[in-house]
Amino acid sequence: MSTAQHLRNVPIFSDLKDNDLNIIADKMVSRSYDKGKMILLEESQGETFFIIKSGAVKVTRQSDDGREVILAILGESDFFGEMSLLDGEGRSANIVSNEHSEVLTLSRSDFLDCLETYPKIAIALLEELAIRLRKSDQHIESLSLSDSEHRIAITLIRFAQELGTIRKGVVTIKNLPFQQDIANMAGTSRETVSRTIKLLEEKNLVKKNKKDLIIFNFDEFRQLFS
Amino acid sequence: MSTAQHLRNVPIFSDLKDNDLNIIADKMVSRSYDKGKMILLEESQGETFFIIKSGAVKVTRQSDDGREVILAILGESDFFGEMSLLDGEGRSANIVSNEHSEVLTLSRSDFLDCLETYPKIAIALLEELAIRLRKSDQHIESLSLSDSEHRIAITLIRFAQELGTIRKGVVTIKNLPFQQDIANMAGTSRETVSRTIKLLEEKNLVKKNKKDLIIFNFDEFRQLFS
DNA sequence: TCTTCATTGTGATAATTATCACAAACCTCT
DNA sequence: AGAGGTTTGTGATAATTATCACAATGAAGA
Repeated sequence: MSTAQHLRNVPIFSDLKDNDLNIIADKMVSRSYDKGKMILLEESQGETFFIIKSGAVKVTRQSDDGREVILAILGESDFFGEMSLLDGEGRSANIVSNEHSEVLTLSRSDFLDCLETYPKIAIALLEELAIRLRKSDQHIESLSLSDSEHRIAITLIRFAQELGTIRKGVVTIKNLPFQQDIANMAGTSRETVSRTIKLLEEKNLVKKNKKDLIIFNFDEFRQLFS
Repeated sequence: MSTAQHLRNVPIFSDLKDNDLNIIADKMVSRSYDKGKMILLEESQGETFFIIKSGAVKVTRQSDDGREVILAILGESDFFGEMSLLDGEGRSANIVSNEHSEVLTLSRSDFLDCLETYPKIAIALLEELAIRLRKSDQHIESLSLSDSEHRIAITLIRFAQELGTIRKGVVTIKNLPFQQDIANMAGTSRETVSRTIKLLEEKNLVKKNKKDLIIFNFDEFRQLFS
């Protein structure tokens, strides 16, 4: 697939004409990262905008003692790196390749030019940031008000929405992330994740199948926990 | 002060020429709310953009059983309401007037017109949302990784940055919010806030003075807790 | 298949923090 | 100044969850 065709799938570019898309595509450079490679380091200067062509990345923040929170897991057609381009501050999060990933990059100045030249992109980007802010707010609410069972369930819902496939109300999450990652998103410990998933199985709400997780009744599940 | 003069202080409008500012100012309507009044209700449709002329508001989310998280406290020249205008979803948070407040409002269509007509506004707004997203990320990190003492200290730092005055490294926060509000921001209980502030006083890091809080050495304090 | 390393499961225990129940202190209004 | 309502302080206790320490299971390569 050509770069321009990839861009067509990215919400913030989808409004553009083919011609404009090609102009932008020409400015982009492709890079690839093996699993586990650090793509962006916290505290470093942010000078690049990234779009995920294939693969997935983890957005994390780390405390001094090495514990990490996972803020999000991004996949195909998602983008990142825009924050420090926009507000000029340094990076606020680390980005790690979660599997082998191909990304497209755009330099700071090309990115900012785009925004000036195509107001539609700026508006679409605003929309995307609003969605992210909304998710963050929900995340903060759940961390503040819910117990670990709810937080973990909500994290599973997030995965279901991003990685899952629905079939008659039954969601299957293929390749559920490690318990440690789930714990780092839910703000709890790995052991608690293990125990809680067992609990959810005993309540007949979910079923584990090797690396997959099945949520029997997604609507009910959401109702219960969010 | 005229409406246009108020707008001049709002970051997202500060790039505009007087002329354009006046055009926008003409479209704005002023409203005022007494302390404790609900300005926006969660779940309602979002059709208005708000700028705070004077006063302060609380941005909150509530759980079914009535407990609330405070996501932010906004003051003069801050704005809100943009999220559902941008992504078309319903409100995700409640806004309550925290003291008597005067606001300027802009309708959905006027707001969106502004973005189309003045790309600079869109870009400035992107910058602001990026800053908010960054703060949210920090908030999530602190809720996930820190104990209650750290979370409370970090909340005090937020207040210091938004409501405090610095004088030779000594920050004074006038009119510290109620402990209950601090607890709702820090994701802890009111009693824990009480005990923790006492602890910080015993460590000679802060001093309470009626409704004010003094942080003796702001740099050190930040170093210790963030 | 066997070995090895990574991931998950589980009990026991400790630590943290919420909750409850008041008392004390502080405002605000008459 | 006193009354009544709010906000804060504090002890005792309960609940939740982290942590530690292994065992069990699973995955991937030799």
